[in-house]
Amino acid sequence: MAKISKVEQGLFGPIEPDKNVRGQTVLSSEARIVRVVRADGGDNSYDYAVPEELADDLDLGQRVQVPFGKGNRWQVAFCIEFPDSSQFEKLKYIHSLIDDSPLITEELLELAKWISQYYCYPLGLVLSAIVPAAVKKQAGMVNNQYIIPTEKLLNWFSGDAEALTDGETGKKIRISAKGKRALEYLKSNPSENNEYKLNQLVHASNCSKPVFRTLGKCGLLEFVTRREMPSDELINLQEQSDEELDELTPQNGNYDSSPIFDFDDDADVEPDADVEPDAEPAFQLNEDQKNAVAAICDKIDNSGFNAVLLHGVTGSGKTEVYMECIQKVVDRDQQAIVLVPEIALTPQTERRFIERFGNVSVLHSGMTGVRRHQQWRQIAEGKANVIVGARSAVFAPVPNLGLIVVDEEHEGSYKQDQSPRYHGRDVAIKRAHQSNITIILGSATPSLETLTNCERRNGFSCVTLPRRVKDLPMPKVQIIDLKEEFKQGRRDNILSKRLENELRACIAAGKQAILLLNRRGHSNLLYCPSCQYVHNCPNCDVSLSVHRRKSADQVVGRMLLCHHCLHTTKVPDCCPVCQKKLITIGPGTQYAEDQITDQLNGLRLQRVDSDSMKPGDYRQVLNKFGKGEIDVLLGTQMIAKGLDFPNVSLVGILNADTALSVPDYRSSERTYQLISQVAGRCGRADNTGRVILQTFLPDEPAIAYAARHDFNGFARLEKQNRKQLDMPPYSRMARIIMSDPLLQTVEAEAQKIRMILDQINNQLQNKMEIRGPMPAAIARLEKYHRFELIIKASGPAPIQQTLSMLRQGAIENTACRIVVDVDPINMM
DNA sequence: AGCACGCCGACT
DNA sequence: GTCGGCGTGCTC
Repeated sequence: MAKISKVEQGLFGPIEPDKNVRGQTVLSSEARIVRVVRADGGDNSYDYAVPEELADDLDLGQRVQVPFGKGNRWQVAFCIEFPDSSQFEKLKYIHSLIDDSPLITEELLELAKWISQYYCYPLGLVLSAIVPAAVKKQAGMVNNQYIIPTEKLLNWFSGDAEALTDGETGKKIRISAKGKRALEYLKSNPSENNEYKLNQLVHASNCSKPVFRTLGKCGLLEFVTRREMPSDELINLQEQSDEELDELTPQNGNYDSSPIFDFDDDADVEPDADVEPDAEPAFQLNEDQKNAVAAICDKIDNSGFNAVLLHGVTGSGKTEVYMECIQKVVDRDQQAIVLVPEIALTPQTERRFIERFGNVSVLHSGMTGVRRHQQWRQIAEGKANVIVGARSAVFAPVPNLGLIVVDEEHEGSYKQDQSPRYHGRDVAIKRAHQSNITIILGSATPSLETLTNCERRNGFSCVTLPRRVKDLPMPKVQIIDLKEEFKQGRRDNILSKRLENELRACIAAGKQAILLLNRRGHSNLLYCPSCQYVHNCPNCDVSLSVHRRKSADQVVGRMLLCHHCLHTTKVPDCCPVCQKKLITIGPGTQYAEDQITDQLNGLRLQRVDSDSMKPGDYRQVLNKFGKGEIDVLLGTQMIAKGLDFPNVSLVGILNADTALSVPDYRSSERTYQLISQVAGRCGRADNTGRVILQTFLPDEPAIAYAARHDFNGFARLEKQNRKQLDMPPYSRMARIIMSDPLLQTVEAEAQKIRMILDQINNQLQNKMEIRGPMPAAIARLEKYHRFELIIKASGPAPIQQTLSMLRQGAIENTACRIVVDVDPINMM
């Protein structure tokens, strides 16, 4: 194509700007203007002219294709604004719209702008991240052909014999025998909207496609093609056939929304029975719950932004409270979004919402692209009352949001660990704020951030559920000091004498148990007691974990595995330095599994961790556990959340200290949360619940308070600590992580960034504390050396300012990888 | 990705 | 002077 950079002179004056010529420009003063950001990043926005014929269909949040750069190559961009004027004299035209309706509502666009600002990440990339990939790809959309009988044909149907003449030549249209049969069929099967889906028609009329094509050429039928989402049934059929093909995972097909469990009185009902929402028996709320519902509904009625912390101990029935409140907004034809941590999104949770509300859209990680896309469209059309999902469900494009619920508000997994590094809870709070609605933050162990927000931020309040439902007591927690066990010669036992006895008694009584060991693999590291040698990863600055060899042929053996880069090697026979015998330190779930099944004969134990479970397997294991086919679940924190099995009467925490050794100012808080969570899994139906907590540090506050179920006591102490150390929530923090294969490069670049930060800090009256560059907690990861800088300030504003200045000035042209993490959760 | 612009050295 | 090499930065 000829490139035209200026308006060309024609024979009879200037040639009209042709919008169809790629890269043609127009004066901005004479054009309708749209501001866009590139979908593949960049901090700038660009102004383009909108061709007249696209003006009506173009909306904010729409994706468009634009000519970009000197070469006018195609770029995908999002429309973010319709400015009245542009600082640029000449503008290029937008080429076309990519989606027929915007992928992002105006509300979500505003939210994206905030995320871009707050988390220091280009708007175009934020928008790209908000829209699921399957939606952008239009996964599963098919081209459907329709035929529409023309006026002429309809006239003929109604008896006008003259209708079948060619308009131009006046000759009678000749129709083949097959064509007549097809017309006969159409005549005797009139359709409501005067259109037929071609494949259906071919099937029903027993006439082939070419027959209809010919009739189309005669002007009797009109053909239209539409890009559409197939019906639910078709998608189900498709997924079923996919599963049959997928021989490796024949069992994990429970991706539909059918409940797989039934724990009600009539537990014999077939698990896969009907999903239709039954007439749900009204929940019997207790006084506490009623009060909580009343208080929250009062906020909902007030309209306007309200954040309510629902602080309820484990087993206090928070979900019922959520549901009552959701009911209220659903009754007003509004939608509610419920965020849950990914691992807590069990079929049980799913089922409760589906039974209560019917039109529930559950977004879980195992969903196929097609399903995800379909759900997303249905949500956008307002067809789902309630959306339940993990972190990213906060971006559900509902038309009329009435309430957001963030369950387990304190959960660290709400923070995305890839860019944009947003916090699902905080984005949810922002969204509620923008939409002027109520948000419920539920937890048994609220984050210190939320607690302090309730103390000092406008619009925040707290409602408590201090008791368990049916007035059940909190399970009794017994602390076992592992130092004592060691003295008594049980050094190599993963179970203390006490826990072993309790476990035997529990199983003998026909009850079930949950054992938590928050460490994957066989053991943490391989160590030479003689020369202190530790086996480290060649790519990362961490020790290698010992794992059971994952082999199909069941050969018993071990390997060394890096949990970060997945590097594997053989376990050496002896120390490579001094040739002495090596020992393993820090037992993990695999070790525990071996030892416990050895010790307790015939015990039906299931290990649950990310090594033993594929996504679909977990659901099946929980199903079996619910049916009583498994006695003991032994696992990592996967099993600590959300499980509600009435027959569990014993919880064993094999090593409560694992999280405490992490060099992170939040490790104490995390330890309390984990203990409290898993302890809450037992004694949910009667008062037989018992928790055995094994630790080397029985006096550690997080452990001692957790054993007494004294959250307020722990929170008070931890708040004091944070205040003294000037750490969040009493300050705001951002982390800048820089990495490069070459140590010198990172060090030098990090020093440069430090200097720029110091300059910025100077301009901002030294409101910030800047630390580093220093080697990160994991100083080398996947062959990249890592350095970090930390910015701290009393509030978010200076950090915001600094980061945006840094981004403009330096981040883009830094010679090494650079990642900014605002409000970091994981300090590794 | 590709193109302009600018700085510097070699050569008419 | 002026031609061209390549490094740098911008794309409305």
